[in-house]
Amino acid sequence: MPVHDDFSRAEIDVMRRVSGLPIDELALAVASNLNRAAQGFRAKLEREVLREHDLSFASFSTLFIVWIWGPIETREIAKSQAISKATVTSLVSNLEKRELLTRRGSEIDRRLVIVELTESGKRLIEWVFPKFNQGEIEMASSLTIAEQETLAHLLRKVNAGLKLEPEEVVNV
Amino acid sequence: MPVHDDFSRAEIDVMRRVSGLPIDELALAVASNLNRAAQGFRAKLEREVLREHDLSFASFSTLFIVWIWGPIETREIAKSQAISKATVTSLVSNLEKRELLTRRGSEIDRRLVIVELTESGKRLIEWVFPKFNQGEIEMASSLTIAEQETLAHLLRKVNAGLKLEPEEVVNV
DNA sequence: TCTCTAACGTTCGAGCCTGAACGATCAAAC
DNA sequence: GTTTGATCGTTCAGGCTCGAACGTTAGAGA
Repeated sequence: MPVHDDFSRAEIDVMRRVSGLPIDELALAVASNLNRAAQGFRAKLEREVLREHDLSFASFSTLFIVWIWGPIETREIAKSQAISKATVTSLVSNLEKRELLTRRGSEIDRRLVIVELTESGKRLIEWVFPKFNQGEIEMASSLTIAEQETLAHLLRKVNAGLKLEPEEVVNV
Repeated sequence: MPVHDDFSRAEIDVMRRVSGLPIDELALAVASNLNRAAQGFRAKLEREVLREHDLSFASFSTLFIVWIWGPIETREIAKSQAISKATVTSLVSNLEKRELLTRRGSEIDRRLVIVELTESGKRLIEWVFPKFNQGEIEMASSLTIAEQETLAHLLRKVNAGLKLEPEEVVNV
């Protein structure tokens, strides 16, 4: 059913090179196209939408998360983005300097830091996000609606699998 | 045909928050799951395969490209990875320090720099790549073979669409 | 009370990543 | 020949990214 005649020149070269080795070429194709798509999407959005607002993909994403989940703890930002707490500290510090969000200690648990949008941060994300979404629409527009639903579904399955934690990954 | 009851908690929260805005939620779902998958895959591979060889995802990819395309120009590495020439300079410099590859000026066009693996670089990539591929297999193992083929196919379509637009890099 | 342990966010060093500016080089036009 | 314009790789400043080490805080147990 799927069409298989759309390999890029690059993929073909790679397959020729590794053809002597015991390599799973389908898994290789999934992984490399996944990375290429994510990288391409990220670059496109940074260039066409975010740059004019002095936002990187990471700082936009941080703003977005804080917008969605209102006052939120640093550790939750890190978890939701699958990035380290150290990175969140850096991102939040920069956004705080620009007065797009605020940081305050929790009164209940004084180890925690609560992050919240400022009015100007809220205005910015509500202005930029629809334009960001327009970029998402363009990226997805290479596919039909049914294909977009299939792609989202398959990626969710991959993500659910990746979530599995340190429990000894037995591989026999 | 596709199943739609697998939204994550995070996705549901996001949709509730943006439900008042004119947002294409399907495109949003595709984009966010794409980024999550790529980020998760990258983190998994760095942690489980690359770290023990002191390789980052980017430096592994560089080594891989040079392995596939033999002696190759800096600009070709940049293009194939969709990263800037400045980044390639940095990556190649670090790998050169570790004597995994060499750099030499082209004799035909003296603006160009030719990059090539050393013997030890060749040994390393040929040792690491099969283990890397094993990680790719694990990532893909959440899906059936047919699903993997569909996913690769859909991602190729997305990538073909993103390819548009060579460059309008205006340098004064 | 007084430890012990675990979790939090921060700092640090180092690598990745970019656009802009730069010198070197090439090719084409004159 | 000489000029002009494009392209190459490098450098720089600044942001993103991580793991490790650190001080602080909370909670459980003696």
